[in-house]
Amino acid sequence: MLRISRLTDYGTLVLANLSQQGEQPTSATDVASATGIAPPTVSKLLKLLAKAELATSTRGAMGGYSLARPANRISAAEIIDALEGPVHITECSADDSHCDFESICNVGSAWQRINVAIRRTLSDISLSDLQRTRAPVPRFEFAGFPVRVESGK
Amino acid sequence: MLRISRLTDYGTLVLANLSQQGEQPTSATDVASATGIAPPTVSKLLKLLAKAELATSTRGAMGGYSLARPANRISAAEIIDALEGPVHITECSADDSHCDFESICNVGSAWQRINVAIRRTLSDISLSDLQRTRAPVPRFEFAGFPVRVESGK
DNA sequence: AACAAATAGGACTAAAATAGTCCTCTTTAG
DNA sequence: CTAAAGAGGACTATTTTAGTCCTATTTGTT
Repeated sequence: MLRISRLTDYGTLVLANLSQQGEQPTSATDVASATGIAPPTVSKLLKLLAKAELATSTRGAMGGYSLARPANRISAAEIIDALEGPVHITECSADDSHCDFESICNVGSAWQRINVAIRRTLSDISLSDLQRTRAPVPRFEFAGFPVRVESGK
Repeated sequence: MLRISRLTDYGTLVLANLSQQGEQPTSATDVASATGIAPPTVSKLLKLLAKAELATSTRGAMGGYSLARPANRISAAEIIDALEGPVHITECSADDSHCDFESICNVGSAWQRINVAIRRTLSDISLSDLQRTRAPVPRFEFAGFPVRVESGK
């Protein structure tokens, strides 16, 4: 369904919450009560986010989590990667995959290109953008054919 | 994982095959042997595609399926809708959903906007584009902020 | 040193979505 | 009349996703 999983949605909420807390570490429990997400789930999310280096953790009493970087330097793509693994829009865009009909299948690679394009866009959207309640609708644009590929960026 | 399901991938293959056959109806069995996809699966796909009016069916002996429209007038978004239902990037972008933390949740709507944007782009990509083996990478562009917000729609 | 508040890591269960198959009914060309 | 097709839906199995819990480790506080 081309959907973001619920955990990713929650994870974004969690990160947004950390972002509001500023520098000092916030415990998983506190994030849970602030967001209304079940504590064990928040804990799981924060572990994943910490492993992906989007959040830093401080162990021990008075410990907790905080953002590893300012919110405008955390991208939507990174959040998805952290919580769902790398984006594979179809099976056969996975590295090691292969099927017996590659000679026939002239379609597979198209979804892969779309995958790449979506992913690239998601890299340009930051956590701050996601937090901005009244941010405008982003404009994804399908440029068609005479496309310049990644000029400066 | 933001992925297209395998059935959608197969479905695209199936449509591409119909497109190659031209006007005359092709049976599900024939499509199955041409693509290498299991016959019952092809049959299921074609039923769904017919119901969504992307393919037309002819019943009875010598019947089969053919494209309802030229390949350049069938969009990637329509294919996904036909095979996976409407795109909901998160739970709460579904119409009837609601959660108890809407007051806190300032993030949900952002994923929804991204959803809308991706969807709009997918509407501009046609089956012909998907078939074009050497088509360039489409360019999804995040326009950032001074974006016009859904003027007409 | 002891204790309590935290995270780390992983095992485990439950629920839901996805994939795939099969059966019966209807339509239609020959 | 028969055989080749699609229509429709029931059903099963598999995989993913969500969510919980347990044990070990770290560290500030008294």
